Amino acid sequence: MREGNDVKTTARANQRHPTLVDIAALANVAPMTVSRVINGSGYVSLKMREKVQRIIDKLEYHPNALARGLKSQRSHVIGILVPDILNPFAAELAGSIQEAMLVRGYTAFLSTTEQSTKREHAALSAFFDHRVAGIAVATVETASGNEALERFTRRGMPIVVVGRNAAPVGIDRVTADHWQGAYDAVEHLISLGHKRIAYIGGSPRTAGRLRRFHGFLEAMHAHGLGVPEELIAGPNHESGPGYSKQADGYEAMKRLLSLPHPPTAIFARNDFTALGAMSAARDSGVSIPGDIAIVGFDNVPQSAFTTPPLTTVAQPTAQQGREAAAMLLDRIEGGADREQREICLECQLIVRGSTVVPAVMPAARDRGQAQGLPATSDGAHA
Amino acid sequence: MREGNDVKTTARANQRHPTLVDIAALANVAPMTVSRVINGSGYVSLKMREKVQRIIDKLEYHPNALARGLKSQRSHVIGILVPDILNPFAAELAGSIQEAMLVRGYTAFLSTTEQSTKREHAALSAFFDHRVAGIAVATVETASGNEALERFTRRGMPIVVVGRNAAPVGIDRVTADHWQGAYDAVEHLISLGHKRIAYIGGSPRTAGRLRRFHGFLEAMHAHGLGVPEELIAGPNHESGPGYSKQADGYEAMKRLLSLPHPPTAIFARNDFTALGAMSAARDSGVSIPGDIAIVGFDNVPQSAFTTPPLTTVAQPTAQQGREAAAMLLDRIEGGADREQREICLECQLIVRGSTVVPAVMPAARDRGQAQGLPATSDGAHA
DNA sequence: CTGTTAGCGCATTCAG
DNA sequence: CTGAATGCGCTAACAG
Repeated sequence: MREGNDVKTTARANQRHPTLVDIAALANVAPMTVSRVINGSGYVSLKMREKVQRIIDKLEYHPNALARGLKSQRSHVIGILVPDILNPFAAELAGSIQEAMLVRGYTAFLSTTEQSTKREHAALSAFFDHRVAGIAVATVETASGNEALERFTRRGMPIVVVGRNAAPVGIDRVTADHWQGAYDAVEHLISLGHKRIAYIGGSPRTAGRLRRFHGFLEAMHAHGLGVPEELIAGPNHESGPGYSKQADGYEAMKRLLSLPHPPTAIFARNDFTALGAMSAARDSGVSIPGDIAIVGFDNVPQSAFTTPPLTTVAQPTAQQGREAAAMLLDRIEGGADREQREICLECQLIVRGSTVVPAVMPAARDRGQAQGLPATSDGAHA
Repeated sequence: MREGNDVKTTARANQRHPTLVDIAALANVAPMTVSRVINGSGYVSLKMREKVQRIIDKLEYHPNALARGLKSQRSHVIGILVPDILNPFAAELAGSIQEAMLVRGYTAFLSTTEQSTKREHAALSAFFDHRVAGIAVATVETASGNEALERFTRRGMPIVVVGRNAAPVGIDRVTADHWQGAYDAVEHLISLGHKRIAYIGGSPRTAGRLRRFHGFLEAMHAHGLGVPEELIAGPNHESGPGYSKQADGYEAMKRLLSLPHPPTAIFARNDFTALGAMSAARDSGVSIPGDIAIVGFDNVPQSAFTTPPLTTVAQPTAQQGREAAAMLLDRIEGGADREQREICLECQLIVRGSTVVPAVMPAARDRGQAQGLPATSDGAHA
């Protein structure tokens, strides 16, 4: 009888994936013992443990996570949903969440929406269907997205949203104070004597959705400065839910510079928009910061390497990721129905050469880590 | 008896995830019928189908992918492994693979190695343990990585590697001809009269691993030009397996410019390195392309927006993704043990202002789609 | 310390 | 066209 088993299971194992039962048969133990060895749970004698482990190694046995998850009703995978993988904020955020979860024994699977609500729905459903332990969502708010998030939350799925103005009911949220960051940036420009400051990255109609735009507006008002509509420049309808790119910044800047009474400073919605604006300025023979000052937002790696380096607002991206991971873990491992939690971190203005001419040697000094270069890689595949 | 069932299952459904059995009980049909409705397989009368579907919708039933996969021994998820989410090549590649798989009914989960072999191993194992239908790998070659790939391949896991010089035995591969791209770029520089051309992005010791470096070298030799060691500039030991960033390009360029007999042209290992080199040149008061010409590699979005715009080599990233997806699908849906397949696509030189001064109006003209701007987004989160 | 029993949620197979 | 039985691979809960 033992013979029969051995022969049969050995044959099977050679064909495809060996199972826990195969291991057990080869080791002449019960499947449960093998399970204990794998999970390091319960008591197994050292001798037996080694014997089993040897067979596991030899067969290159990989536990079937599907079966495990089905039986145990939990998984050690979390899902991360980001809008766009090319987005440095999303990239760094995902990296830090992944990092934080990894040390707690969780794997992270990433999915992107590519600015499509249909894909967003598909991605969230895929996570849910696979019964991930939790989901971190860094996409821009949409009605259908929120609906799905609330539905999953009702089903007990731990979820945290990052970078949003508001979270659906019952969902944890972590964000940074873009309003304050924008306010600081604009005050910086005003302190330099600028009065006519333009916003690039949205139309008067669309810009209002961003807190950083409100920070811009309110800083202007607080100093008695107005913002005529002609100084709000950018694409009228957004490409997908919430983006602005270099080309948008380029176009917007060109338009602003052709104004009878152009602005003396620019507050750009993000660094890419700002970079596009810088290109446009140089192509038009307008000097930075001499003729026009520019401030960006996000502190992307290349912002430190433009000429001149770009003044920008840095948000604590990695920290947001860590906080999000902590909230998620907290819900996963216990507090499924604790109160909703929210956290808002501070942004920091990073002054570089696009607003002020440094006293001496702009170059080297502005590129140090201390000056706020993001910690993540900006390398390219090679 | 029917009563009892209804009550019991309804209660369960309200608590957590409703199951197929719950639906069946509510619809007074066999579980199998519900399964048929969900999968659209087999014959179910229209009336019954509608009745069941109504209950599915009402309970917001989501089939458990774990159970499905366990039973059916296959999954509709593929894994994509990339080195670094901030890497534009990886980002665009992942997007196009995802896109191609989506229309064929597969979901893609992404994982990153963050330049750690340990993480690479963990990510691959996670994919394997979850019995994904296939894996696309775009990481740089490592011994331990290859070992894992071969092991999984032996187990029947469909795998395709992208962007590598060579694939482990039995594994499909898609890549672009970096050698030719580099060769073309260098010939372009030589045709402009340059003879003293430097390579930035690696040391004499490390550069040899890249095909683009060999393309550089051989183009030089083919034209009777030598490459002294002092003209190969870059970090000596790489940060992680295979990267080079703006800071590296900056440092390397500074060093080259301080040479007694500096080069008149630069071939940079990738665009980020090239951008760093451009910054260094400008900080040193060296004009581009007047004093020194620069060529990059990869055609990242911002390369079109530098001043001057960067001449670079574009690889057909999206197409590589589509080819990779096609190979993967082919193996998944049938040819598990067909012959190993390899495909190599062509690169294309994109000439911009960092090597030649355009005849008229550099700006607008160099930014059109026709000039090779990548199709993917370069937007930033906002 | 080890083994036995039972079943997670679903789809394949075979009967009606 | 519909249903019943069976088991995917694993582990919780109990025995020994």
